[in-house]
This record gives sequence, structure tokens and C-alpha cells, in this order.
Amino acid sequence: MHSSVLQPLDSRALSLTERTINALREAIRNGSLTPGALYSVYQIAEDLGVSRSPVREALLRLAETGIVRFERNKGFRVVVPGPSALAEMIAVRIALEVPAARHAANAAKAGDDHGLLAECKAMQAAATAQDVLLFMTHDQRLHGIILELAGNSYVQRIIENLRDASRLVGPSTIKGTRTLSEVFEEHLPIVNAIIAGDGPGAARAMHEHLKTTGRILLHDAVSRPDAGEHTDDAELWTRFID
Amino acid sequence: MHSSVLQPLDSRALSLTERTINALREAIRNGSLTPGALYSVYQIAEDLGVSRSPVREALLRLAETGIVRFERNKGFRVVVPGPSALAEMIAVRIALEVPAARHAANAAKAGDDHGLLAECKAMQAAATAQDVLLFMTHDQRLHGIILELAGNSYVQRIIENLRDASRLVGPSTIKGTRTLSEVFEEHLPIVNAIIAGDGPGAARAMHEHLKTTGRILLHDAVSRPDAGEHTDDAELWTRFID
DNA sequence: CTTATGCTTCTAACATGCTACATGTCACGA
DNA sequence: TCGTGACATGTAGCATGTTAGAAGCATAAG
Repeated sequence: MHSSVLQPLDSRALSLTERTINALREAIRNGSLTPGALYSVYQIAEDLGVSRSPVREALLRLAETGIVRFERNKGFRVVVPGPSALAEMIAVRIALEVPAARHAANAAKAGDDHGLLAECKAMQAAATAQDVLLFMTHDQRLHGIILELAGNSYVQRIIENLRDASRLVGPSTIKGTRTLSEVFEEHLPIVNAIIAGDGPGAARAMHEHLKTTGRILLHDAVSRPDAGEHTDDAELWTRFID
Repeated sequence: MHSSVLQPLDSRALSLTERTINALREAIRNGSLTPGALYSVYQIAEDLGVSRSPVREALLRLAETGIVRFERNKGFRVVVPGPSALAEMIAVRIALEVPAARHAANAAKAGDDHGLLAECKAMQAAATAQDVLLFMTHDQRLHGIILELAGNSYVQRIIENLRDASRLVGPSTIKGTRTLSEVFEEHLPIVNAIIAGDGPGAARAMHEHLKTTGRILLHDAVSRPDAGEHTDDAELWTRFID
């Protein structure tokens, strides 16, 4: 027997594959990897200073969620989700996050208020500072906290992947159409309902939020120059969501 | 210019990695891979007569969906989902498949009846023949067709993964508790509503079906010898689903 | 007999080698 | 001028080599 004086160092520094995933996500987010362009595992491995194996594994995992697509003997591309894919993703978010808000309200304990309110404050601050990127970060964190309260790990994983896939279409949208404060204020009734333990109210507020946000995102997506086939956002909306 | 006299040969035989995935799925399904036991990539690669790379990639993809878990420098295990995980999966299925049934009903055209009815007939035949495995196959196919009609590819992928993860707890359940005919009859109102174009009806019927089936699955899961922590299925049900 | 220590063995994770194939270039011939 | 085919280049997919670490065991130390 021995008394434990040292904590086990938390597992290990992240696996090289996982660090590569993070690097790739970041690269996609900030535009270092141009969507649609052709890249190779060789090239990425050299840039990151690692071997091809972890890069390939990382890309395969991203491919599984639809963020990138491999083309045999040619390379891989970062995929920009089209209007149709975007509508599908919004549908999934509504289907999963609305009940999650309800469960979060039912499960919320007194101590849980703190995290929710902290993110709200941070969002508000980012809104007044007009910092879109920071705003989106806290927006995602708030939604993440709600999912955590709901406690369904599968839902958490699914939504996280979806967010990655849709991040490419996000930032361009918010700027033009709505002020950040407007978006922020949509979140207040959700948080209040959760803190109050009002399940149905939280669900209703979350539904409202996702619908209005999704509607605008989809509308912007179809009216983009590279929209492709679909030009009718209303049709997509009724087909996949309503 | 040239006139096309030959059809392009249909892409390529499946990639070795994908064939390995199928082999592993099948092996898990029929019990060749004992859940909980420790295996190694070496061993699997040798058994299948391929190199370690495609096996590792296949296992990584299965790990992503939670079917197996890697343990560094030790091996990997097939994971049996516990009652809690099962409840979470049922919640996701309800959240996604209920709206999918509604959309399927709205989108169903005359020609779509055929596939639905064919699976129904096959299910009924399997029920009268007491063939549990065949019954489950057609059950899954029917649900798959409905998702296809709904047209949301993300939902399709998510549900397919979920089904894989939950297949381990499935077969033992149905046998004892209900006759296959009972389960079959739950599907009829769903299919009828879809064919009739009755969206709300299809949603209601699907919800009913998933609730009763899920309830029983969860109840059986907690009353199993290796159930683990949770013994209260009602608590799990309200926590994640209702 | 009990505890500690070194050793053997196995593993995932990572690095590197190899092959078939897709694409672009370019010289050549009609 | 224009189509053709050989060739060079680059890639994913797969095979194999290498390394650090975890588990078990035997043996030595107390």
C-alpha cells in the first residue's frame, strides 16, 4: 500500500492523431484549407511535421462526419455543405436539441445556473464588442452546456460533429442579417426556462431559436453565388424541417 | 467526340477497409467476437488474411460509433452498451425517426408503396416462421426505407450507426417478451399512414412503436445479470426519453 | 511467505515502403 | 490542326518496419 501523493498525469498528452484532428479543424475554420481545393496526405503530413499515418487517420475521422471527402488516387477536399445538407443538419439539430433543452430543465440543479449565466454574460459582452468569432464560441459553449445538462452523450457527440460540418457556412451569415444582440436575446428565454426548471418552456424557446436561426442560415445559403442546384429555401424547409 | 458503347464498370469493388468493417460487424453480430474480451489488431489481421492497416482503420471507424473501444498498448474490446447507453440511444431514435416518419408520409409517392409493403410481407412471413434473425433484418430494412423516403442523409447515417451499436442487446430481448407477430403489427399503422400521406398519423404511430419497443428493451436490459449500476429502468426512461 | 524488481511478451501508435491508378504533358503522326 | 498514345508525376490504399509502454511472470530480496 502507498498513499497517493501524485495525481496520475491526465492520461497522456493527446494522441498525435487527435492533435492532428484539432489542427485540421482549426485550419479549416480559419481558412488555411480552402474548401473545394485538392490536398494530399503527404502534403499535410509534411506541413505538420508528422508521418502520414496519423494524418490519414485524422482525415478519415473527419471524412466520417462529412467534413472532408477522399478521392481515390487524387487527394481529399474540404466539403462545403450545400443548402440541402444544411437543411438536413438544421433538422437534426432541432430534433435533438429541443428535447435536450427540456431534459436540461428537468435535470438542472441549483449549482448548474452558474455555467449557463457565465456563457450568457460572455455572449452579451461579445455582442456589444461586435466580436463575431468570440460570440460564436460562447454560443456553441452555451448549447454545449445545455446538452451536457441533458446528459445524453450520443446527442452531444452528434451535435458536436454537426457543428464542425456547418461551421463553414456560419460566420458569413450572422454579420449581414442580424445584430449579435438579437441572436443573444433569443437565448435568454431558453436559459431562464432551464434555470426555472420549466421543461416545456425551455423546449419551446429552443425550438423558436433554432427555427429562426436556421431559417436565416438556409435563406442565406441558397442566395449565395455558389449555391448550386437549390434556390428555393422554403421548399427545403418544408421538405426537411416543418 | 465518341459515342459511348460501354457502360462504366460500377466504380470498384469495396475498399478493403470497408470489407473489413463488414466482416467485423458480422463477427460481432454472430458472436465470433465476444463482447468484453480483449483482442488485437494483429490477430484480426491474420485471421482475415489482410494487413494491419485496413483492420486498424476499420476498427477506428467502429470505435467512433462506440461499438468497440481501444486501449492503448493492450488491445480493443467490443463494448456492450449498458442500460444508460441504451436509454440514450432510444431517445435519439425517437427524436429522429418520429419526424422522419412524418416527412416520409409527406414525400411518399405512388411508386414508393411497393418497397414498404414488400418488407411488411417479409416481416409477417418471418414472424409466422418464428425466424427472429430474419425478422430483425426486415424490421431494420423497413425502418431504413422510411428514413430513405424522409431523405435526410444525416439521420440515415446516425440511425444506422445506432442500430449497429445496439444490435448486441436486441435479439435476446424480443424472444421472451413478445411474439414477433405483436411487434409486426405495430408497424402496420406506420406504413399505412405513410402510404396514405398522413404525416401526423405516421409520426404518432412511429412514436408509439418506438416507445413500446424501447420500454421493453430497456426493462430487459436492467434486469440482466450484468446490468451494472442501473437497476431502475423507469428512472432512465424519464431521465432521457419522456 | 511476502514484496519488489527485472525480464519477456504483447500491444497500439506511429513511421515508412510499395503498388495500382488517375491526371496532365508533350511529342508525334495523320 | 487535331486526335493519339507514351510517359512523368502524384495520390490513396495497403503492407510492413519501428517504438514506447502495459501486463504477466519468474526470480531475487527481505
